[in-house]
Amino acid sequence: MSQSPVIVWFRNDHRLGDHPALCAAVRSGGPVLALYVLDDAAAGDWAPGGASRWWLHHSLAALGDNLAERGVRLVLRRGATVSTIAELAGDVGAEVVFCSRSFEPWARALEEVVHARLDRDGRQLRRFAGTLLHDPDTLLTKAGEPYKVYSPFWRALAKQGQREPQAAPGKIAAFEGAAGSDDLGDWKLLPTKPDWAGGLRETWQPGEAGAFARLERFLDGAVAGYREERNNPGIEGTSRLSPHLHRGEISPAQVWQAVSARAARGDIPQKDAEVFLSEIAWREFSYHLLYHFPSLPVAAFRPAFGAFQWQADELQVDAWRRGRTGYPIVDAGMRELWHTGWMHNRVRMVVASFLTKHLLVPWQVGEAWFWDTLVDADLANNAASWQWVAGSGADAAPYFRIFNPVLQGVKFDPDGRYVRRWVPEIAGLPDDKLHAPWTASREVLGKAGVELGKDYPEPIVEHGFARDRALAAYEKIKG
DNA sequence: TGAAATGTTGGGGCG
DNA sequence: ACGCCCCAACATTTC
Repeated sequence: MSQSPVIVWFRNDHRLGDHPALCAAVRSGGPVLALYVLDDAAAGDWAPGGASRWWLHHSLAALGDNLAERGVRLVLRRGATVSTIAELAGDVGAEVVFCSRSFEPWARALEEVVHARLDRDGRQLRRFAGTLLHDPDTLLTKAGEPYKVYSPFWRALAKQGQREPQAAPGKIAAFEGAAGSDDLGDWKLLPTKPDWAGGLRETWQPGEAGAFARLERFLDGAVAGYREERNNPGIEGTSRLSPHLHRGEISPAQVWQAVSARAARGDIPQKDAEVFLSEIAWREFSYHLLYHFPSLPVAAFRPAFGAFQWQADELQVDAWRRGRTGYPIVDAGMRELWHTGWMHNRVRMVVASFLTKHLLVPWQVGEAWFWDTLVDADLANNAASWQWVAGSGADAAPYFRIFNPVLQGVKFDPDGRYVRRWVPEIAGLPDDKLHAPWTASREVLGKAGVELGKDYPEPIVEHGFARDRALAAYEKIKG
């Protein structure tokens, strides 16, 4: 007697380990039909951008392979999620659909509609945790309010105790019936002409295996000393797990468990582990904010910023995007982003501060560029972080905290390794001029083979002027 | 998960 | 020996 099949609807949980929805589906006893739906319309403005689509392609390919090893085929469908799921469930006679909860506003809305439709058809949608350590509606202040400040949120989270990750199901009974699937290649998620993904291929291995390779590498290497080294963009001082976490190729519970276990054994310094885990908690905080304040990606969290006098000189924005601002640390970051689909977090703060404060460009412009170019583009992290830097967010950096791009370069890239890698045209400058080429004498510039304004731009805006202008603009909305 | 201006302190050069 | 000044070095405050 065969049970009716169950559908596992994959959505940014591209893994088999620690997947409560998948485990529950397997436990239900019904043969499993794995489904992914590409539904750009449902995501609206937040359909994946270019770099993210490249990642998505390879992530789905890897998930498909992982499932195939268990005898399960991943069915790919493109179109409206609701009708796709409802019709597939009808075609194969599935009574239950399992999924992990998602927390983007559009994804939550979609979940509700799918639930309503299945319910109407006499079927069920069962939703599970897995994307976050804690569902955003479970951690609240004593007053029952959402947290608006990070440190109490972090204290509450750390105190909470984290969920033990679940093992991947040992054996999965696969649905053997007919269910047509698109061909991944036909989705055209990969760039063709021009193929700009060379740097991405060199840098990343999307998929669950790649995610764990990254985690292991981090645990054996950079996590010891993380507290200091994470600020140096010229070395591999961070985990680089962000794109894997975004697509759910590894869960935050798995990361948390692995890091805290090593710290408990004394294999890695307690403080380094704690600082790293607090970064995982920043991700949780971002989702918490997005969940409780769904307009976070489009509107300033602090209402006063509604009146801020932004401007947007298209030429300057273009120089920022292309890494031609004349400030080496800024340009290095923007070029790393373009080439690899990722940017070191220290430098993200510097380039974001430069765009919003030196150029007075609305943070949403930067948010949109990051959305298109980051392989880890994540609505919650991206929105919360841009607002944090711009000063308009919850528990944000004070607006008057304006990074000096020269000092940031000197402080965090002291040997110039990062700038020389990404801005090779000024690599010949000595260390003490590298972060401020315009201060070099004619002789020094000549010896380095640099003609300012030709080989490398003059600064598009003078720091002192820009700082004063930004402070004056802020003064107008204060209070 | 700042920078810059301003204030304070203390060592050393010097008359 | 002493006061005076300079100026790092550090601390505080302001933006």
